[in-house]
Amino acid sequence: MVKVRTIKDIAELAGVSTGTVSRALAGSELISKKTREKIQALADEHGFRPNIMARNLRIQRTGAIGVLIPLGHETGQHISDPFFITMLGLLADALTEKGYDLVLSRVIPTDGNWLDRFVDSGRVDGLIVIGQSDQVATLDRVAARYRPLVVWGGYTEGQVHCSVGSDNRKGGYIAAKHLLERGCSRLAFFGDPKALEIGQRLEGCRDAMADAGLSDRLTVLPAHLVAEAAHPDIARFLGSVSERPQGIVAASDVIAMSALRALSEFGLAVPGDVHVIGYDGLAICEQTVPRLSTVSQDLTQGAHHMVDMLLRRIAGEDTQSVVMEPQLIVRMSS
Amino acid sequence: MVKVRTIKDIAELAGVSTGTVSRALAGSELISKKTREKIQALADEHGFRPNIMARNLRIQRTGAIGVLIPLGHETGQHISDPFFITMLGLLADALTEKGYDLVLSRVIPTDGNWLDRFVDSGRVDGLIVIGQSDQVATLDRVAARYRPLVVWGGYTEGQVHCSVGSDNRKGGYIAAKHLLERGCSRLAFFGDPKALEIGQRLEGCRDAMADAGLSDRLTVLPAHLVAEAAHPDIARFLGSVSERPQGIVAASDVIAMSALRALSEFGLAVPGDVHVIGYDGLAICEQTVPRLSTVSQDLTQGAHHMVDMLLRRIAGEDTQSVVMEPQLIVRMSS
DNA sequence: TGGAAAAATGCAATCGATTGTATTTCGCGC
DNA sequence: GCGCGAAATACAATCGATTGCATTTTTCCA
Repeated sequence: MVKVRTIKDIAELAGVSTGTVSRALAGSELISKKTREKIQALADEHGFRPNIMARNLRIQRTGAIGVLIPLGHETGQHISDPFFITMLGLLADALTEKGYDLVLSRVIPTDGNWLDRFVDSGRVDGLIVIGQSDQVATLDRVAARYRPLVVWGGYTEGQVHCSVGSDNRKGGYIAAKHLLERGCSRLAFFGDPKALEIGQRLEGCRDAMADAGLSDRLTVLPAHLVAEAAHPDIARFLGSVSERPQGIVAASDVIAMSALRALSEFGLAVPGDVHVIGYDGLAICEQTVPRLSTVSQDLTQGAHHMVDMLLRRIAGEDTQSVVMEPQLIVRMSS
Repeated sequence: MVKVRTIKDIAELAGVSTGTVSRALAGSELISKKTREKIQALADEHGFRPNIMARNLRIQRTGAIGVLIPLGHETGQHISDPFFITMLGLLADALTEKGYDLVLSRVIPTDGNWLDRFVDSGRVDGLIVIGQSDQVATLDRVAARYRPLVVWGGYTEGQVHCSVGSDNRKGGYIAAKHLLERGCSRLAFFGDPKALEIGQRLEGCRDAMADAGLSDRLTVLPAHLVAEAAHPDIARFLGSVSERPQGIVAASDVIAMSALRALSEFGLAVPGDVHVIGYDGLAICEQTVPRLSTVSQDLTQGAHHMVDMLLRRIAGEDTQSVVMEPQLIVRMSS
């Protein structure tokens, strides 16, 4: 059997021109049904697939979307973070559904050009960035010149880049308020506010404390986002602090999990001695002992929003940032 | 300022031919140092990046590696599984280091052609498949005709496809033996042996039981791999079984975590009433209460092996499957 | 059956870079 | 100043598919 690699081979076999083959395989109505079917039969008889690179060059699109994970404000952070993974899986599904490939790239922003490099590489038709980290300025600058860019994260007044995320301030507020209602009056916030979203969550906590007249009763521990790195931070904190907090608002579920473990090591009962609440609403919250209360963001909906908006932006439309409602989920830890 | 998009634009600006520009940017010695530097200066003054699609078409490579996750033996399984995520992150790092992009694709094998489709799409220079699931036959068939394919998973005598993984049988053996040494004589194995690796782990357990003369004391629960799905399986099992196992060998850390929770809900102490050991050695084991004993596979090394071997295969070399040593890590749960 | 409109197909330019070969330029010795 | 070899650069084919336009074939009606 002849090797069939190109459209030209098919054309010869069918005794037609390459143009006809191209149109036939694309299912164009310009080609008579008879030849169209003949060519299609020939194509899958030989397992022929048109060369994607040639196609991409000609039609000027790659069929791929880049997903970037900037690990800005802390170098140790790993892509293995359950939050990223969850989001990544959802994006993979949503993009596949729309016929796009997902090109994954982990980025450690060493200079201000990490994003430009990817944009200009021409490898992808659009870009989704997961998390703003401390790179808001870079994101805004690039967004000003590159349309097909959507970011997961917080929204700030006047922000240039298009973002999808939950109302972090409100989420933080809800979390703190919940713990206050549980009778806590001294709270600690675990998380590094240098990252935009986390900063907003902290602000929300502060608002709640202020509303309760307890503004001076909130301690902030800029714990790492990574579980392995957060644990020692937390242990040190619990060991050194004079007045133990009665409630802990963790900036993420992963940090909350580390907190649970550290508390258990200090012989403190949850929620007996200390109330704990996480943030994100990951599936893993259900697997902790005790099961973790959390402020949930609808990641599935978020992923769909991002893909949707990105495709619209690729098509030239303009889109507004989306801020979703966070939701309090009370389980056993608070 | 003129828009500079193509090599031709640069050529005009520099007053040379496109060929010269191409060579200059590639740093070819054929071009005089003077023009070379002039052109390079011009290029980054205008932020010029050669079009990747054109380049790919011409040199016949994509610069991308596909990473596939077949979710064969259970449809509910999610890409959000911590094991996949960990592996994915490691692969992303290793591939980036070698200058390759990572194209992620989640696959639910509905027919025997899922792998062929990807291979023939021409989107990537090589393929890494994470986990054999129950698709060994498909993998072998494709491997016979497509060289640049490396698979994470178990190794079986006579296997056609090139795999990297740990000695699952040995790992299962170690796990069961450890629990036997802890004084357990009734064991349960949690995991669905339809997946090759898990089947091998179960065999190892059986070996250990046989060596101890306790062959009839092992119960198998084909629990789901996903945490959310495994938990009800396990709860049902614990509720229905007449003689409670004294030790549980979980086929993965995620299953072990579900087991920990279920046990705690049944009021059983770990390791007091029941000893538990997981498999994989994920970072998340450190975060459970109590911290989880496990049989660890060196995923970092595994990822590097896979990338290494894949590149050698792309280069035309042949490579043998790799079977790594599993390692027992004893923490608090056993 | 002639002929115009419609349908089907062929032709050739194009996407943007790479690269083998042809051509020009330069340096240098006589 | 000429000629020669080497160095530098230009030319043009090529990768494989898509697509506007030209051309051929078919259809159908008078």
